[in-house]
Amino acid sequence: MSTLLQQTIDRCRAAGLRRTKALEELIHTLLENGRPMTLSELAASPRLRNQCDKATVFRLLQRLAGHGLVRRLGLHERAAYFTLLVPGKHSDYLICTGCGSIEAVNAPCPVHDLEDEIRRKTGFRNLYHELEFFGTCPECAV
Amino acid sequence: MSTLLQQTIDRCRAAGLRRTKALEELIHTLLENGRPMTLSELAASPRLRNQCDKATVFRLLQRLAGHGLVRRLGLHERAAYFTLLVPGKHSDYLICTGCGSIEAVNAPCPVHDLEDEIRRKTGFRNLYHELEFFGTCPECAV
DNA sequence: GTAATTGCAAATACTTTGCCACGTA
DNA sequence: TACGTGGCAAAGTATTTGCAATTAC
Repeated sequence: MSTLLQQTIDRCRAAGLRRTKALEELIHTLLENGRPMTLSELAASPRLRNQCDKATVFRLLQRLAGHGLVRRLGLHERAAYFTLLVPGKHSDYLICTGCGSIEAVNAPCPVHDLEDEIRRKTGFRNLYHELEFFGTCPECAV
Repeated sequence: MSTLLQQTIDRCRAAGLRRTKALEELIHTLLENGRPMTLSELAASPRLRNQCDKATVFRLLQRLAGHGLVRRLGLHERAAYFTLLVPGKHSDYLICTGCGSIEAVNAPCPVHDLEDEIRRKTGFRNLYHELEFFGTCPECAV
C-alpha cells in the first residue's frame, strides 16, 4: 500500500503538482480509507486535522480532479464525495440511506458493454459511468 | 400523456396530498420535461414561475419524495436534481460534463441481475440503483 | 528567485425552516 | 371548521474565492 501511495504521489508530481505535506497526507487518507469521503470528513481526519485548512483540502481536491486523479461523486447527500482514481480500478457503491454507510461492491461491473455502445452511438468523449445502489442495510432495517 | 398526468396526480391524492394548483403544475412540468430537474429550474419554469414560491416547490418535492413519487438524484452538480418516479419505468442518464445536458439512455438497463444478487447477498431492503454516464458531448468536444 | 501553494476570512450558492395567512376537504 | 399548504423572509450548511504570506522547486 505504501507503494501505491508512492505511485499516486508520483502521478501527482507528473501532473505538475508540488509535493507538499498536505498533498501527501490527503492522498494517504483517501488511500487508507478506501472509500469516497466528503470535504469535511477529509479536513477533520487525523492526518489532515492539524496539517492544513479546509480551503487547502478543497483546492487540492479541485486540482486533483482537474488532472483526473480524483473524482467528485454525487451520492445523494448534501455534501459532495471525493474518491481517488486508481488506474485500472473501478468501483460501484452500495449505500445505506439510513445510516449513510458506503461500501464498494465487489462484483464485476455489468455496465461495460453498454458504455461502449453509448460511446459508439453518441460520439461522447471521455465517457465513464457511476453506478450506485441505495437501500436500507440490515442494521437500519430493524 | 395527459392520462399519465392524471394518474400521477391520483397517486398523489392517494398518498394523502391535497390537490393544489402548485402540485398539478409541478407534476406537469416534470412530466413534460421528462428529465431530472433542479429546484431552481423547476421554480423558474413557465408553469411554476408565476404560480408559487421556491419554498413551496421545495416542500412539494420533499413531500413527494417522502411518498416515493419523486426521487432526489446526485448528478454531480452542486444543486440536487429531482425526477418523477413512474411505476414500472426506470431510466439511466447520459450527462455532458461540458454543457450539463442530461438525457435518458434508451437501452435496457444492464444492472438488474447484479441488483438481485446484492439484495440476496447483503440483505439490503428497498434496494434500487442509479446509473449515470458522464462525458463530453460532440457539441462540447469541438 | 519565482511561481505554486496555503491560511484566514469573507462571499456565494443552495437548501431548509419559522410563522402567519390561506385554501382544500 | 380544521389541518394541510403557501408566501415571505431569515437562518443554516456547504462551497468557493481574495489576498497576503509562505514554500517547493
